[in-house]
Amino acid sequence: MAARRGPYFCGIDAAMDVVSGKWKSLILWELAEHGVRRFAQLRRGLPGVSEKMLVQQLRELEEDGLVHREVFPEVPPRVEYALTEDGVSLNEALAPLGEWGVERMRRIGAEKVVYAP
Amino acid sequence: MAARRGPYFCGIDAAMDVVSGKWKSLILWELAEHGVRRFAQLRRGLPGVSEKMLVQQLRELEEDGLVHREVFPEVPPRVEYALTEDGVSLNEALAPLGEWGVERMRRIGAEKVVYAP
DNA sequence: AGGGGTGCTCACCAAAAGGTGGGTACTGCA
DNA sequence: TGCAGTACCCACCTTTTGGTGAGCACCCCT
Repeated sequence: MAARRGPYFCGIDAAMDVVSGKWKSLILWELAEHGVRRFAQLRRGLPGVSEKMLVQQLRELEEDGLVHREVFPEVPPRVEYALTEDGVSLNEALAPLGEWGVERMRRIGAEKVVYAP
Repeated sequence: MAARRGPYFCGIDAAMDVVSGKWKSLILWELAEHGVRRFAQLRRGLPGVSEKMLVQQLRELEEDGLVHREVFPEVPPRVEYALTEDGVSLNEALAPLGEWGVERMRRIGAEKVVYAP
């Protein structure tokens, strides 16, 4: 079930609707950083995400037009994900929020998830 | 239960943690528009929110340092809410996202919540 | 046979989020 | 008495979100 598509109070309501979900913003950022990613690559880049959750949130992002999913007729299966134009512009809009969050982490001494990419 | 305070993957993770909640971003915007609001004013400005939800999310916003709550020693009770500096800077960081959302609403033809302020 | 790899699906469940319908205390007014 | 206003609290419940543990199909290698 992707975003509810209204009614919305305002723009922020609509945007939050599209980007809410535990893993969505992180998926968007992973794709922004790497351009094109395959399923397993995304999973390795997001420690702690289950395959089920990854599939689910990728499907929703796709339905909302933020992520492009390309299936190659190969065996074993090969599926690639990348940001759409809309996804790119969303990430740009999220950048100030990300900076605000970095500042907040510094201020409250929050820990950073540690992993070896 | 306010934001989880880490560990976070990145800044956006930390920011989303603080702002997620059905009514939080709308509360932030209501306070940004009006400066200082009393409980009932906030409630009237957010059609559909229950008192319980409003209290809950205000308390969390307060705990996270985004909203300032001032209790006046009066009867009937008088409590005022306003954005903290941090809340103000968060709203500034949310502005590009709000614009992105407005654009999205236009594009998908989403309805806008209609109410008489 | 086993293992590795690819990208998923399904059934079921736990936890979290959101909501409903009571209620409180106090004041003022009809 | 009733109603209105102020700002909440509590118990209980429903809905949504997130997760677990199976499983699938196909290929390759030891």
